[in-house]
Amino acid sequence: MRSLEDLEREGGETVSSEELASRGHTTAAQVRKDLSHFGSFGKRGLGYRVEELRERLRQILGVDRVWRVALIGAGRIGSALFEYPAFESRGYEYVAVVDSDPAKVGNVWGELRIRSPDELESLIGDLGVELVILAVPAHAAQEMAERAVGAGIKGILNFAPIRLKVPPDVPVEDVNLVMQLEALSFLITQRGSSSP
Amino acid sequence: MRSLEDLEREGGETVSSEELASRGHTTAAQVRKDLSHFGSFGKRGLGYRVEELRERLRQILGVDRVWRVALIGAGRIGSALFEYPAFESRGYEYVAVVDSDPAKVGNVWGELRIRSPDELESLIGDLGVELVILAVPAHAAQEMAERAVGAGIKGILNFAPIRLKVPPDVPVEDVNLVMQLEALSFLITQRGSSSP
DNA sequence: TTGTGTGAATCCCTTCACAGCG
DNA sequence: CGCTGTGAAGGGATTCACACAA
Repeated sequence: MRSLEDLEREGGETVSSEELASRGHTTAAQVRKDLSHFGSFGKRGLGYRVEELRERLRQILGVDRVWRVALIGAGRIGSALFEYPAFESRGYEYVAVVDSDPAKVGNVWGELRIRSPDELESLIGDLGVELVILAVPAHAAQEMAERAVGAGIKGILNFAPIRLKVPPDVPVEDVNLVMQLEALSFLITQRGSSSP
Repeated sequence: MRSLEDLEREGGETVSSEELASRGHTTAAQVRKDLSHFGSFGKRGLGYRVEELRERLRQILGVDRVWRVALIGAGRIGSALFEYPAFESRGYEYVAVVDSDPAKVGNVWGELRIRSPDELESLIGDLGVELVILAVPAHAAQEMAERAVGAGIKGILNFAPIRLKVPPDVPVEDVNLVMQLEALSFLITQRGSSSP
């Protein structure tokens, strides 16, 4: 099978659903079904043109543009995220960092100065923030979320271990590390004792 | 509705599936169905005894004991995780930290000294490590995972943005931040253009 | 009467299988 | 012939609805 790098080079080449499936730990039927939801741009007998597929996927995933994101919370998790290289390379650009700690406000991260939460709404409005990454303690998360939504953001990546209450038209992705660890514990525990 | 704190105090009290549902963003039927998989310990006309329910859940989730975890990767994400207070309070105990950077090996984090990856297998064996948190770059993740599995760990919480290949009896929970951001972008993008 | 436990109905996602296009 | 696109089948999870226990 060709490597990812090979595919990158072969702009005019094609990939089969079979080949895509083996990359993504899924099945060929699954790949075809998924892609068919967004139109039919494969060639029968050939597969999918790599170049076209890539472009379509970029559109479908919404990564064919730069998303402007505000990081709320400049603690440990916030700083790890800010340095996380994969975000920038995938088209997510931090345009603001906010923290409630007065000792942090004014510090410079990269090209940004950490701002006070007081400024949240104006930052979102002025900078055209679309996505918010919430990396604050649980007790502060709901308020920040509501204010961000009120200011017009379109989605939230939530690291706080609570279920945010936001209008249904604002998607929230929860990154609940404790729940994921507990899911692991559950799977491991269940494995041994399969009879109730 | 009662607050979580109220419930904590009311050891002899009961909760209905209705009440649990509204807390967990789910439905009453769902709660009952889920719980029924593990036996029937609710009282008809009353609900679930809070004390008993808590105990059962602890058993079911496997959090009625301390899990010994090794942190592989002491970079930004690793350090954020190491300090993440929720893990310790939920019964996860770091017993080893490993990093391949010679400048970090020997540094002391909390009560632990950062170890070289060379020692991975012996650490896992000697310390009875059950869970591994993988917070290393993508290119190192597969090797570390295989070695950890070979040394007998039971589950992996994976922060590397790749699909790990491990035996099917070793559960892996992926924390793929890029994918979660892309899921958000996808949802937002789809919202506007619902007709293909 | 209240609220569980659970079959039955429903929904959604995955897999199968194959007609038909290139 | 090879491989897509898609109807049909299958399966797991969610929802409904109600008998019945406390």
